Amino acid sequence: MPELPEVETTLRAVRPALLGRSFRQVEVLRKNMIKGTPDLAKKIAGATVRDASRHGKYLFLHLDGNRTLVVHLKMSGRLGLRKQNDTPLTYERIRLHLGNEELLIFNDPRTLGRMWVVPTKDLKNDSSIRLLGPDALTASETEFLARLQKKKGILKAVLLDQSFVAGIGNIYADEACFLAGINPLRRTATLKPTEQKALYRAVIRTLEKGVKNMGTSFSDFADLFGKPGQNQKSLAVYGRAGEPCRTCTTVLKSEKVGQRTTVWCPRCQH
DNA sequence: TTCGTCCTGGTA
DNA sequence: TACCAGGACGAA
Repeated sequence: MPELPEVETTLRAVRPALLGRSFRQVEVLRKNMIKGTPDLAKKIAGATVRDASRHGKYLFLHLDGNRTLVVHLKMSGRLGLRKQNDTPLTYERIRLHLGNEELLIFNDPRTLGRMWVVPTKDLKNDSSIRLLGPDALTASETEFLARLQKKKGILKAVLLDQSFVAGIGNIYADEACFLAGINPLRRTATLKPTEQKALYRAVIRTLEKGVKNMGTSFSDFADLFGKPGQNQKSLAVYGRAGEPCRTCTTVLKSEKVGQRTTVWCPRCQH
């Protein structure tokens, strides 16, 4: 589920809640959610959270001892801050005890999410991190355009390519294309300079709106305290195939691009 | 570049 | 019962 705005929403709650807190005990209920070394629990037991940050859809908890805990929520993961006596969430996979009867929970029905620890100095060389383009929310227009001009292929696929810019997923890609008035099936090479700039502005505005609305929630996503986001109420095209365009009432079209469903308005988007 | 795969659950 | 789902990776 989570794309950049959902991860940013999580980060903004995680940072104040976890700064200075230590992992007293770590319970890994699903081993397949730990990438690399299986002894994550041993590696971070007792570690204190010194800072938290984000790049694209990756969340980082920087720990003392030059360790960084990397978290990727993938399709259905979310973090929760819970009390020992709270009713457990339905799909708790990793439980990090913080002391004071509090827990950081990695909840994930589909168990596609991943958590792993790397030496902080090696973070940029991590096999997942090193290929990422600049963060989509903070990329400058110059940088965005330069990278776009180097990319060939179908626009939708390029937007989803994390090595282009990091953080855009299926929802926000479709929403950004609608806002820019560009058909997501276009080849990037055919975009005029004015369209390229419109696309950049649309990406930024779409992501900013997602962050402002605390993310898009269908079934799984919620913030650290279980509160769902609000952005799903204002989606223009995602999930609305066959429904009328909110701007011109034309029926929205849908097609698979890559393996992802893509929705657009054939009249508003050229 | 395209595909299957990793998983489970919700819905038609 | 079949199909779909916010993501990413490795193989062909």
